[in-house]
Amino acid sequence: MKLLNRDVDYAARALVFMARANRPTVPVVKMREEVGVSGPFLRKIMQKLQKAGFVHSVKGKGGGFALARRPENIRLSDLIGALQGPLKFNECVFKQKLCQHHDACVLRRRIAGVESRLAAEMEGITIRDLA
Amino acid sequence: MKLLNRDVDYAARALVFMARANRPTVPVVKMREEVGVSGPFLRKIMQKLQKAGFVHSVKGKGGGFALARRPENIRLSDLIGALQGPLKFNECVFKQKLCQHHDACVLRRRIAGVESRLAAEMEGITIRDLA
DNA sequence: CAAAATGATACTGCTATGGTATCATTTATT
DNA sequence: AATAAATGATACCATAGCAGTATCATTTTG
Repeated sequence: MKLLNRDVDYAARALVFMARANRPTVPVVKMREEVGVSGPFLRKIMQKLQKAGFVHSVKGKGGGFALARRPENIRLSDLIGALQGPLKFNECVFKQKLCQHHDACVLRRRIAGVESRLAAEMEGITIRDLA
Repeated sequence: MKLLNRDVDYAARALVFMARANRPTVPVVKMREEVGVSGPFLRKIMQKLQKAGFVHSVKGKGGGFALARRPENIRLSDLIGALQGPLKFNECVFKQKLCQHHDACVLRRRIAGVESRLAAEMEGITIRDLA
């Protein structure tokens, strides 16, 4: 069980890089080496970030990407939501007949609690914290 | 990101069933309906549980499976470890050059903290809690 | 010997992940 | 106007893990 997939991982690196770079825009070629990923793959991730509103893009020579929000307003939970999908709550373990003998779905409630606390932790980490 | 996979899910159901059943052994055919899974698949899971020491098995007619530990000594984290693999800590996001400009790998530490707290939550849930 | 049970293992289908490749479009520079 | 530098949009692919089925061997009871 990985908490972060590659997209989120690389996106975090790139956003930190952009947060540090004091430039209006940063092109992918300037980031890909330090981020440690191929240009085309990073571009695909950046395009997702653009569509999700984390960055805006400038096409053409001299263009690139720039943060569309301040680093402290980009939370890890946001990146996960945009690039990795929502936390999927496990289906009830006790959907079956077992439930008839039991007041509530204990495991479901326990796991739901765990997941909400996990989500809260992810919300507490921002790009600013990492930069 | 699912916290529990199917194996863990079904295993939890089966172990709860066994904890409630006051019998020396429980055969798969007696469990599969309430667990909500096919016999062969549940058998495969039970075999894993047997190898991992959660249950012991009795072959032959009248046989089946029995808990090898008390329910309060079977933790969700144990099941995850046996059926789903260990929590894989994400590789350092800042393995690359970025680290040269930074004292420590902040994201790595943050995620490691999150994961250890997650593991602790899983350790706090036992079959007894669910039964 | 037959029936009931697990042990072991091989196989399959699907989906998500982690990419690569290609072509189109926009913009700055000369 | 031509060229180079950049993103936009898509299509494609390879691998691994997940979920599940199928089969045969072995053990035990009656």
